[in-house]
Amino acid sequence: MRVLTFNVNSIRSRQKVVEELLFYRDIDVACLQEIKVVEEKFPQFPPFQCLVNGQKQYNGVAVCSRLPIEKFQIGFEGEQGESRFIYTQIGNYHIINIYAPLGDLYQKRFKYKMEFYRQLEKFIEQRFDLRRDFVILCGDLNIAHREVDVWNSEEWKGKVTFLPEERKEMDRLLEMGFIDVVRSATPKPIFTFYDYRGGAVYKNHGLRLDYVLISTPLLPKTHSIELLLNVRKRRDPKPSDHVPLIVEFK
DNA sequence: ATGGCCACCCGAGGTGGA
Repeated sequence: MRVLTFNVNSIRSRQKVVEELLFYRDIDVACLQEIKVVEEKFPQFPPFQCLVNGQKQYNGVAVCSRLPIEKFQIGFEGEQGESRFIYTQIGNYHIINIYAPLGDLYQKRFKYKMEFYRQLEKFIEQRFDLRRDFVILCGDLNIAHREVDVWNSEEWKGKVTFLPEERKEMDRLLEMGFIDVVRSATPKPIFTFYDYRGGAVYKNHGLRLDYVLISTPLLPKTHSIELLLNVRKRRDPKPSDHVPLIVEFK
């Protein structure tokens, strides 16, 4: 099974790019973030079935699957707020697609970010045994885990996405039993986000904010991981500021 | 020149992203 995760920064601006990825890269399940649109205006990608947790203008996540979706949950239980979470079961695979809040240095949004992670952990703990189940947690976590995950750790010290509390949040997910697929493949700097400003992508001034985390039974099934940097680098059509990731399970 | 933001709201510039 080939799984794509991609922060599209507006699905309507990235419809062509997503179509190319789905069909030319032979994707089975696509986890999309920052779709920035309500469900009614989300484009169709037949024969993919798309589940959409949308909202106007901001945020929003979607899962598009070529394979039958057995179960799903759109948003956390009783959630009224921002659209950042979708869970789907496809075959034996439990796939959680998230767009974590950025948060900021002012208390309110940062607190919301921490609360979002509490809810996420609660959802996982209540439903899955990560030693036995096939669980994939992917998306834009908006956290750079370690120094190697930011292009300049001196410059990023004290900045949001790289604050100690956030980095501990990533530690906590790994302590729960998740494996960071990209990091388990290489100790080298790998970036999935490049700011549009300042020509960041040409200077390799990036951050690793997008992840594919897997439960331990999926590790021997992980066949390949691909970082599609060219999709971020090219100018026509206009790119998202994030890099798509493809992981294949066998 | 090779290059420095982009997409949303709507119909102008303000705002949020990270």
